[in-house]
Amino acid sequence: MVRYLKKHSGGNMQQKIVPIYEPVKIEKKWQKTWEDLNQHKAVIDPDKPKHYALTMLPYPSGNLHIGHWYAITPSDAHARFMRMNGYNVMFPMGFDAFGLPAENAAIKNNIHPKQWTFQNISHMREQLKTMGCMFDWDREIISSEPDYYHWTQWFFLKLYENGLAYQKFSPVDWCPTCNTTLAREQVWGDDRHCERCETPVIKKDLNQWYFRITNYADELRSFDGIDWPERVQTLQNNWIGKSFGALVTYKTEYGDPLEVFTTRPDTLWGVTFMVLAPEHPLVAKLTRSENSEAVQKYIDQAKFHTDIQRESLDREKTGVFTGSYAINPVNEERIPIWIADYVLMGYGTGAVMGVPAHDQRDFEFARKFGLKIRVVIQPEGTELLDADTMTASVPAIGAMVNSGDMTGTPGDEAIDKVIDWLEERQIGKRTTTYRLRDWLISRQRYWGAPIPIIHCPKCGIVPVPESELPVRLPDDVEWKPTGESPLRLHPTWKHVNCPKCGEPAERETDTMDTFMCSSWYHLGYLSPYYPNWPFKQEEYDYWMPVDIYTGGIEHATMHLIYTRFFHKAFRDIGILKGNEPMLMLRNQGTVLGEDNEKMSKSRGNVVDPDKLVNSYGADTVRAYLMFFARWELGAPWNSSGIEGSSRWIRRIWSTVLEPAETKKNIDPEVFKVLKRRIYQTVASVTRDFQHFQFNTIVSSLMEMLNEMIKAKNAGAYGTTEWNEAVDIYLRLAAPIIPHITEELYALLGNSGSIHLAQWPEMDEEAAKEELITLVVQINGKLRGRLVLPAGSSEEVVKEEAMKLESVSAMLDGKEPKKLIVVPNKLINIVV
RNA sequence: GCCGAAGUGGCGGAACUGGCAGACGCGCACGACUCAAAAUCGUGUACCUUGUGUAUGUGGGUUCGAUUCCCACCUUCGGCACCA
Repeated sequence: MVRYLKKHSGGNMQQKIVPIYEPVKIEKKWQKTWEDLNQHKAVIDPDKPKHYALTMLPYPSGNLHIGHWYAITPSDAHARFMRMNGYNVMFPMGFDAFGLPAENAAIKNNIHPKQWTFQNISHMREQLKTMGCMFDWDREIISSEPDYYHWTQWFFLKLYENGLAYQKFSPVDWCPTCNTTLAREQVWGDDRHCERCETPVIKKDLNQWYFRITNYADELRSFDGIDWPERVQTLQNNWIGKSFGALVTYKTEYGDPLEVFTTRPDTLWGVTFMVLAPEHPLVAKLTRSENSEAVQKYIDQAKFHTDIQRESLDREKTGVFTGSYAINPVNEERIPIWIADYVLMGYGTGAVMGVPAHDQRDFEFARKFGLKIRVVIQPEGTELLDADTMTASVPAIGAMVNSGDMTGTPGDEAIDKVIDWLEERQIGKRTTTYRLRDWLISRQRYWGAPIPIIHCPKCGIVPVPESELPVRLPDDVEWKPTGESPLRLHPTWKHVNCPKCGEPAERETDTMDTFMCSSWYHLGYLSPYYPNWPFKQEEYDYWMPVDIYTGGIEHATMHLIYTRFFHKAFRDIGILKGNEPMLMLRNQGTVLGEDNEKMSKSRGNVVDPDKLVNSYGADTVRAYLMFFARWELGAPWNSSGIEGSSRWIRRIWSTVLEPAETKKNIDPEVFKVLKRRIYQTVASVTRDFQHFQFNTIVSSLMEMLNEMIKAKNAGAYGTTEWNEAVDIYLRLAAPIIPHITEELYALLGNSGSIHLAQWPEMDEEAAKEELITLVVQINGKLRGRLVLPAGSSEEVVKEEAMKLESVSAMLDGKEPKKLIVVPNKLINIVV
């Protein structure tokens, strides 16, 4: 029911009644209508170009916050824009529903994680609906549904079959609060804390499952054919960390050959010692009996060190001599082998050649333990280096000295030449090393997809047969204060018979990292819970790849790298096509609290979207979020700023609906300007949508409304020209503010939804300005303006400019040196 | 230390390919309406020493002309870091 409150009388017109703008009512009505009409259902249509718009799915934490709105509603506006431009658009939504907070809630509030999760989902689904987005709810997926994690487990088995999943016993990062291991990507900051709870991690020796993401290190560095922000590319490339260099083999006196990786083979003649990581497998063999006590003590200490985390950043170098020696293959020199914890087992070969003159870490180590220093590089323009007096290493590239046959090789070719030299003699080879480690996916938690593996005392690791998937989580579990996984403690769940030999065996009790679930959810939307395969092939062939993916940049080195790895691996396994899952990526920034700080309950600076929607309506919240900052940067919230968007929307309402007197003899210029401005707006709004510049879309629409009000005041209301402008205006605004535009579209007598209408076509002719204001500069400074017909020739511009009083006064009889004319823009007179 | 992003009025921001710096909005001031207030509408709003004036973090450079291109530096934010 519409309440008619405002009465209007314009001049001699009859009294008219105008409905009042009640956003909440209108929005509810249209959301229901769209749902009833199935307007957002995405169905394969071979006659239309497809557009798969994807936004990162939320974790069902319990409540939607303003950040969700900021991420999702502009993505929706863009999807709507694409639909009006003739694309068959799919814009799905779902829930990343496994994960630790559900378990923490279980422990704290004695509620089952499943119940907690599904309660939150039903609440958040309703909150999401208030956004008025074009979600196709028929495609919703929830990653904790057995029919979903069935396929998460199936993907695991495929990786295992293809040698891309393996189990390894080694020291791993353990979060003592979350009681689970973490992937390297989830350990952040100087103090190496848990990404989720910020507790510093400790090291534990555990048998864990890994995915061979390192097989794809090189390919992941390439972003060919996809349009992803430079920023994300840089973050991923830093994370992967490619280094070029050489692998050099040293002989040892009492053991096996020792391989080292170096990016500076040109310094090989400056090697005066060798350092191994404490965990290096050759340590035991190389340690001489008279040194073994000291070495053992050092190793124990090193372990203790990592456990209490590495304290300070300027750690003093520590180390111990093994008693044995290696032979430098380039000059047959005998060099001592040391052990030190500044060498990491996880990178390169876990052994490093010490070049104190040209590496700062080696320099500090050599000075501390009185090891030899030898200069072998002399960079151009620096003083002659002297090993005895130098106070720091000189890592710069430079000509080689004291290097046998290679002495004199210039710096710019030294590395390459030395590697050739090593390869000829078969003592080393060209190599690339990556910082990226394999992805640790085991979690010692209950609320995740169980790893579908059975450990048999006879057969070893046996994968669960595909026909037995999904391996379901048991519901009857309890949490012990020890923090141990309830799966491990469950009395019966883990006991099964080996699928191979039939003898009693045990299930793997670890579950998978939730990033495994989100690595393929874009495929889950194609055909939710389809029982025969992870997706229906025809859906895949039509919709994939994702055309536009939007979400936060915080996932740059986690989800966004995992999902690319996942796609490439399954391309090679033969399940997916193409090299990349998502063609275009755009990241939104962060909405901060009004105090310019990160929003948090403890700070009390949290903005509640539900409250805003209730008082302003979803359209205003959407418009303000798109207007108030550059989307990719974000900004602090400003609660008085939203008033501006609210005013704009209410003014659209009154400008369109409140009648005004139509003048008989309107200046035809009014219509010309109105038409020109509306088509200029078509141009700028279209362009800005293509570039994800939502803030300028809204500001051009605000400007256009101001123009329309001018035309209305000049008497244009109700004319054909006016109605045309209103029609175009509503269609331009529809993706941003879908409810009010739909309501006005209907009130103006249109049938059908504005969102299924065509995007306004551009009329270049109408948009052209007839008169142009040219800027007249003298020596680059503004000195006057000229109004001339568009396209005036250079001669005319020059002539007219010279006639200007301000110009002649400035010239004072002098002849201009030069005249620069930029057509339709300016003339610069150089004196 | 390395890599990246950003620095423009009181505030958020705009300026498309090197061409009128400050669009649009907030805030503020004044006015209209009102008994009054709110809402709404209208006008104004970079700065100063008021002029051939200054101004886009600072200092240089290229150019007829620079927020935009180049060099050096400063600040803030983010990532990486004993990675050989």
